[in-house]
Amino acid sequence: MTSAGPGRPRNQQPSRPGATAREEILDAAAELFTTQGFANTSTRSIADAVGMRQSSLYHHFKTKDDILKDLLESTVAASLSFAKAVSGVSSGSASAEVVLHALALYDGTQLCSSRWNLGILYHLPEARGGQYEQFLASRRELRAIYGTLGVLASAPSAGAAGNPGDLVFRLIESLVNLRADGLVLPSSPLEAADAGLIICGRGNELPAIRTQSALIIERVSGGLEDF
Amino acid sequence: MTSAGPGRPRNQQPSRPGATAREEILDAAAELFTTQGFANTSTRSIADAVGMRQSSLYHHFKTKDDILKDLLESTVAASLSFAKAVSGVSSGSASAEVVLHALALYDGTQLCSSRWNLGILYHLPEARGGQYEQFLASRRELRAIYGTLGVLASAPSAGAAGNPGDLVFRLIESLVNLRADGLVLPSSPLEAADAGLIICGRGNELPAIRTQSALIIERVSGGLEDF
DNA sequence: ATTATCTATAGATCTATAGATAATGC
DNA sequence: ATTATCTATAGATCTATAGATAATGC
Repeated sequence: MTSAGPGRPRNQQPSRPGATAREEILDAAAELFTTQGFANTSTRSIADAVGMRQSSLYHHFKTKDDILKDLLESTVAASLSFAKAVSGVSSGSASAEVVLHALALYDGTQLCSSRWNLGILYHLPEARGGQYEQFLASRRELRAIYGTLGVLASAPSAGAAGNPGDLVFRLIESLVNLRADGLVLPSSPLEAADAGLIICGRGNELPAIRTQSALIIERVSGGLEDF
Repeated sequence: MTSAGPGRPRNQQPSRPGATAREEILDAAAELFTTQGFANTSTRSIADAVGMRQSSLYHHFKTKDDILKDLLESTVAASLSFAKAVSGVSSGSASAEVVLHALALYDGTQLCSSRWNLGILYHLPEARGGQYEQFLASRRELRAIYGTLGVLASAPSAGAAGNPGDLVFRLIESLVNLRADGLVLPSSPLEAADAGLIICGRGNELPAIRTQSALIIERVSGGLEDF
């Protein structure tokens, strides 16, 4: 049962997704933060978007920073869970290049298809403050998994890159910028993942890698829904 | 002669680069915008950093937005000038893959070695407003040049990428994020440019491309100083 | 006369807290 | 009693303008 609960009912139709008031606030804040910026978004405008009074927000969140913290942590959490799950697979049945492709494709798809382009908040100077340490730690952990997979996945012939896994990580994160510029296509995540594997010197194996990668995503993301 | 000019002298040692007060303001604003965010930086804090009163800023800039506008336009202007200059070269002596490498390396080096990491402001939601149209147009123009070169530079064997030039553009812009994370190395721009050429299917020609690319940069960036 | 600074301030915010009120569950 | 909302407000900003003041160049 996720109904409104006790307290005076709000005097406006929601028209905003979220089973609880807390989720409606998060959704409204995500929209406003990504379209107008964090510091530029007042708590009043968030409350207006939800249909409640400015001060009522403080029943659900201690400060405005806490809203951003929640949003940041929720976005990186999904990709990190996936990365940890496939890291396990990596040592087993699938080869590292397939696992790297699966991670890149899953992560990129998340970034492109989430309701709001929250990834754009990753590089806010504000988000570098100490209060976001948990988010930053998760992101570092995700980046490190890309790094490890990149080393394992690189063909001996691969010429250039100092750290191919990090280049793949950045290529996937660049989808956030592509989306901010309004240029994302349905094919963009796959193109980015493929390009990552080409950087690792696996261009000629791509058709086979794509097939196995899709299988891994199906298997692992199905299991993740238990979380 | 770029001395202080008329008016009451300021009561503080500058210790801030810039021949004129206007340049000192731009430098201080660049530091504060990139480390604390645009909306989070008050005109008072900029003035404090320069050593003048808050209201005195308005003698040099009409509004706070105008300061950001100036900074954004100045950063993209250099890379765009280079891109236009090498586009001309492209149809002439050098092949497209060499020109693309040169542009990527020049642009990436700019992003990594500028005094402040201004590229981080490219994706501020605030910077999407109509008042920054000139900056946005320059950036679109730069992106289009990458796109054209990417098509010309792609080896027929190149398997994957829908628009390799755009992937190179994004890989170079990701240096901004790398720098924000404190992870830039001296080799980072070259690694990113090399990876871009690998995506274009030119991995096996890289040693030769690197050599010619360096020559182009030397030639063209020398000529640009006439601007 | 021009330029660059200053002091002072209007007017509009914005965040977070205090305390009242209403609806529900026990 | 608990939960969720409301009204009201303290206190701290922040941007931009008005107008005075000082230094220089003509």
